[in-house]
Amino acid sequence: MNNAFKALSDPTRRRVLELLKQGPLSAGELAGQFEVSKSTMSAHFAILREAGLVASEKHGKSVVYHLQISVLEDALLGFARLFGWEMTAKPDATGVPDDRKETGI
Amino acid sequence: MNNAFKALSDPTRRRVLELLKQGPLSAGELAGQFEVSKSTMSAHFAILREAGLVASEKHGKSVVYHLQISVLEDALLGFARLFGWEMTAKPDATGVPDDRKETGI
DNA sequence: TCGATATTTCGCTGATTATCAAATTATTTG
DNA sequence: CAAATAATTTGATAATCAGCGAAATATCGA
Repeated sequence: MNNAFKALSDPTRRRVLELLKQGPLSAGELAGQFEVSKSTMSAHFAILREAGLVASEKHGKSVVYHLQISVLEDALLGFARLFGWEMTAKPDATGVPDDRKETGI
Repeated sequence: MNNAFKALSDPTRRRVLELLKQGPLSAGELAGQFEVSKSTMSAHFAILREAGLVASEKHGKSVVYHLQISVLEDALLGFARLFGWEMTAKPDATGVPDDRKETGI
């Protein structure tokens, strides 16, 4: 959980997670959304990966990242519970179009 | 919100918030719970204060800190909502004994 | 007013962080 | 195979961070 909170402390990384909530994206597609260099973004991806907040798969030339929503949920939920909050998932707020629901691709 | 997440990235500071959820404590009482020096703790308090997560009042010789629960809630809730989670306060999970409920002292 | 107590500020250090450009690795395609 | 593309690794730098002890500030009680 500590690594998760460390990873969440950077606004760039939080925005990466936010982009990934709508579905998987390649390193290049993600990096294209930010002003910083690709190597900097690669370092951010590594931190998110080590925290378990994202996972990656190599597809041909590109590396596709996707959100590990349960890890994010556990970190946030675990902490929120200490303060008497209950966190519940809204039925559908993933932003993933219906026709991609099952595959997750 | 960025400052709040920065402040939450340190485990010592998260534990401070956790201690304060049960009620206000002085700088000394808080520092006594940790292995680090009082000056280090004072720096942590300053970061939490600047993030708005705690507030302090001087009472005689001592400085009493208390949790600004709504600021913590807003930071966590604001972020959680981006991911389709609903955060609700449980009716009573403050840990504050009933006989102190009204005064908040 | 003097000494004790509580806390913060100051000056410093070593570790970590975010950043970049350049080099490297892996993969696809001509 | 060679060139092009995608991403990571490396090496370097400037900034921030957590930590300490010592000095400073403020308040209380004798």
